[in-house]
Amino acid sequence: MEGFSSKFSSSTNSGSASSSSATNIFPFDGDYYDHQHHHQNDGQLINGMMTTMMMGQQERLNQRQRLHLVPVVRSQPLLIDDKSNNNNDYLSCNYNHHHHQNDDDKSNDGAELKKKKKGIAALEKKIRKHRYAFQTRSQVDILDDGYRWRKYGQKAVKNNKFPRSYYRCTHQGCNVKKQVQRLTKDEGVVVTTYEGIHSHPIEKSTDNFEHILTQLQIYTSL
DNA sequence: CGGGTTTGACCGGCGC
DNA sequence: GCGCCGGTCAAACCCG
Ligand SMILES: [Zn+2]
Repeated sequence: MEGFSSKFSSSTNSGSASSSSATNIFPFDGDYYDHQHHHQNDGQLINGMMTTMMMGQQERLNQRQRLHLVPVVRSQPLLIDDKSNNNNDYLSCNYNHHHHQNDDDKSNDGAELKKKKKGIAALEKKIRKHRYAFQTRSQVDILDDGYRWRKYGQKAVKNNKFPRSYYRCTHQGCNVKKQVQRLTKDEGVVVTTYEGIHSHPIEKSTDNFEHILTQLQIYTSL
């Protein structure tokens, strides 16, 4: 996966024409995240997630340049670092296996099951993965990143005008989550935060450039 | 019926 | 403890 970071940074030059932060081109433009300073597992994590959106990125850049379209995306993807960095070693652990409850599990009252679930949740919390956020200027909240998501919650967050939505990847056994919320400060911007690594390939192609464009606010000038 | 969303309840962590 | 807050569950609901 070493091709990833280089490929990614290679798109830097095409973008940063101006220093104005508001006119960064497309997500993932410019510096992203220094892989060197992080655990290798983190790199994989990123790749696992980012390939979803990075597929055909260069292609799209070229295409955009041809079209002279400039999607306005304020996007310095943020690494939301967890305080417990020393747990990185566990990131590669595979917790995606199904928790098949054995048939011999006769203590089958809901309480037991719930307890079990709690334990697992606690465990997974302990080894919480890094999260990565992207800011995208867009009218629609749900940006198609090629994976299928099921919404499992929505919450009003303090000091925020807009609610935050919680999604989980619907693929069986895949535990990736994401949160989506619109900024109070600039309600044209949607922040998407990913957590975890997909245990499966992407479900559908993301190289539909037209479709991506429809989700973004764009300038047709220049 | 099989998948998704909605939405209030619930829960654990944290600061006081 | 207690109350707040963010995150999750799950029953109800919706829809092709
Ligand atoms: Zn997934």
